[in-house]
Amino acid sequence: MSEPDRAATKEKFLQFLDQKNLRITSQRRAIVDTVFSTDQHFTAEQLLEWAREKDSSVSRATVYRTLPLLTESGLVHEMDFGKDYKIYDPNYADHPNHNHIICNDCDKIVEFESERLDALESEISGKLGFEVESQQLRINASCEEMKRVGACKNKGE
Amino acid sequence: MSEPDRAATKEKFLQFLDQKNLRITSQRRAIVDTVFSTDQHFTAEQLLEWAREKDSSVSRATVYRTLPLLTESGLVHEMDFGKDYKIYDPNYADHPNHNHIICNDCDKIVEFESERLDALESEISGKLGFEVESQQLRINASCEEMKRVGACKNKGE
DNA sequence: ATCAATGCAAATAATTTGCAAAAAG
DNA sequence: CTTTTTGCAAATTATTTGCATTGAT
Repeated sequence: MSEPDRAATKEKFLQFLDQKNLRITSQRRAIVDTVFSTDQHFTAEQLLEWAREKDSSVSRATVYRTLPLLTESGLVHEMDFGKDYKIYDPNYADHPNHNHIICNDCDKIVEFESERLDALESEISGKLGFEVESQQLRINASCEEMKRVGACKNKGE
Repeated sequence: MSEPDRAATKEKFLQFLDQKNLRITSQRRAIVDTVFSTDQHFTAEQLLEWAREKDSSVSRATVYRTLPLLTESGLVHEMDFGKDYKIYDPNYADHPNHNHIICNDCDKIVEFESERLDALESEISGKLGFEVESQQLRINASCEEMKRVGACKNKGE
């Protein structure tokens, strides 16, 4: 997602707040600016840290109260990768069906999209009597580097 | 998974314990008997409750200590459906690549397998430089019944 | 006997919430 | 002014862990 795209997505979220008659406080602005200034995945804790760089008055509670608004708007997705915290992904506005490959060794996450995959999912679901609303595909994999060298550089966060 | 299949899977797990020189205690037996007596998904808390019906001395701690053994053996999978607890699925022994469709309204979970899907995932991953180790596809959907009647019978657990 | 496994209760850690004070509209 | 939002600190809740004891081999 390019920079102007992110700005447009942020705008959509501000409109979403407006439609719900929710106020745009300085803390919310800092959080939203943070979220839509990157296409990196983040945790609640990371978002708190980054938002505080813009506005040190942002509290953990406000971050946790804003995250459900972000996910409800559909512009940010919540993901559970089996860790004890959730990961948030701000890249769904332009790529609503993207999937993730996670390297088992270095935890690097690669995103990809596939129309063939989407079509196949719809076809299978339809045969079972369902209509796809959303989907999440996670592939755990080993990467070439791991196969060659035995481990990824990034290992050990 | 049929009853004899489940019995065979249980046997595999007991062998897994043996290979690791882990002891087969009465509590572990109750837990394992429970897990492989059904193909229902379950939570840690449900497993505790069911296992206690067989052996009331089973403690929550032992359930939580046994679950990692079950997942490590590959015979049970841990799944995160975005709830605040994990769900365990004992149906992977015979169907290691199965996927889930979750009805948005009644939370009913349908499992399915597809070789075409597996092949497509491998193909895409390979092009990106990864080798698939495992995959989890979750499809959130609305079911026919919901579309027709407006809601599923099961709604509200 | 030996060492793994247990139950208990306390600890952990992410997330949620009650409440009085502050700020948006 | 009125109502929402905030920060704080306490509460919640699934899961984990230390430890003395029990039980499998």
